[in-house]
Amino acid sequence: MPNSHFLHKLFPPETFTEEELDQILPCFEKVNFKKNDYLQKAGVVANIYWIIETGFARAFVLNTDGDDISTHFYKSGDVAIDWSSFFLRATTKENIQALTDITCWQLDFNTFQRLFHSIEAFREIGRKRLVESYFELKNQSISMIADQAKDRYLKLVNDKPELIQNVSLKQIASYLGITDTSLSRIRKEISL
Amino acid sequence: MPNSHFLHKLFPPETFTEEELDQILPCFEKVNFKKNDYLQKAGVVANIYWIIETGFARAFVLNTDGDDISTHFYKSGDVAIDWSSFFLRATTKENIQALTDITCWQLDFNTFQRLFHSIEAFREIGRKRLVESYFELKNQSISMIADQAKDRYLKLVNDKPELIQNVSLKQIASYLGITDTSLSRIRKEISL
DNA sequence: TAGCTTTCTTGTCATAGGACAAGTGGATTT
DNA sequence: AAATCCACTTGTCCTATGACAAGAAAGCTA
Repeated sequence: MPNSHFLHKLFPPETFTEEELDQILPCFEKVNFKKNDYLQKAGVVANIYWIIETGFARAFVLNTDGDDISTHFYKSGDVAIDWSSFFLRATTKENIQALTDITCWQLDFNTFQRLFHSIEAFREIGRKRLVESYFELKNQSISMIADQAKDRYLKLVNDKPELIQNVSLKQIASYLGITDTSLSRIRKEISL
Repeated sequence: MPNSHFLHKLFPPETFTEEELDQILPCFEKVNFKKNDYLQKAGVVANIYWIIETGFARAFVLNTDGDDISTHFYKSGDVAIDWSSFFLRATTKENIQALTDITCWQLDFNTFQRLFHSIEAFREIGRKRLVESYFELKNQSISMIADQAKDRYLKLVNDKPELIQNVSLKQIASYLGITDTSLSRIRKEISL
């Protein structure tokens, strides 16, 4: 039953009434993915809102040369979703793939909408998650302009040390906007 | 009176009932800024939601070396705001400055919240605007990784030709993540 | 344990873009 | 008109990072 400890952390009793939780929690469905499974493939309209409970995932797009560029890494507590596709009902260019075995809780778009429009606290928390993603993306974006690759890497290691264990060098490199070769050299330089 | 043609375009009668428009439109206040005026300075919590009717504005941050980096250009119809500061109630790092004389319509945070939580169509359109900003930022961010400076510039010229008339070379260059010198050379190369 | 395959490292050389400094030309002030 | 200023251009040289190719290491599979 979705009366789990994990979801209670995401929807805390300080913010939601018991009644609201009775409406919200049963809507979530627990799902498992195996390492390398795709949660979402490019070309579809994102219709599911996934909250990761355990494991890691990665979002990536393919550029015109077919190179794979990591756009996001997800860990426990994160919402793994292409916000624009989900909310604008447009086809996504992003793939989301499990980096490890994953358990998560899902909600489809219509259910999300129903809760969003009927429960004020739900929409506050939903909007907050979206805006936090926006904030993170903007910081990353400014960092691409203002910082050297080495500094971006150090920042990433500092902010999300768990990632380094679960993500290949090449996938991290494309997220930082550099080649795997360069990242390898940066790592070497740092370790000296 | 805010019964203006402009606001009606933003809140069309297909989407809003007459009654809803009577609630929404009078909340907007028309404001003018002179060229170079600041709509917002870094360090405050963004408390106003501005929709530009005429004119252009620019958002920028200062990096640790004190260099000015353009983060966004706003034109008619755009919402000039730091979403994260406005919704997370945190101090902003962004400055928003008028590039030309500007007229716009403003709403404060509390009024926005009241409308957001009481009118379903208002929150749909509000969320849509936020998500569209997210989408644009993500595309810009991927472009920083996947494209050369020259291509980013050509894309910008193509997408927002009006900007080129109103924004200095240096301000465009920092938005593209390059120096004014490089952008000057890119322009020369293109014109050949 | 031997063979594959994938991931990471390293070498060499090439290039986009940066740093800095010196113009140029148009606009504004006196 | 002279003086000043600002935005832009151009020259020279430099550096971070890319491209490509050849190892080395680390997992898997048999």
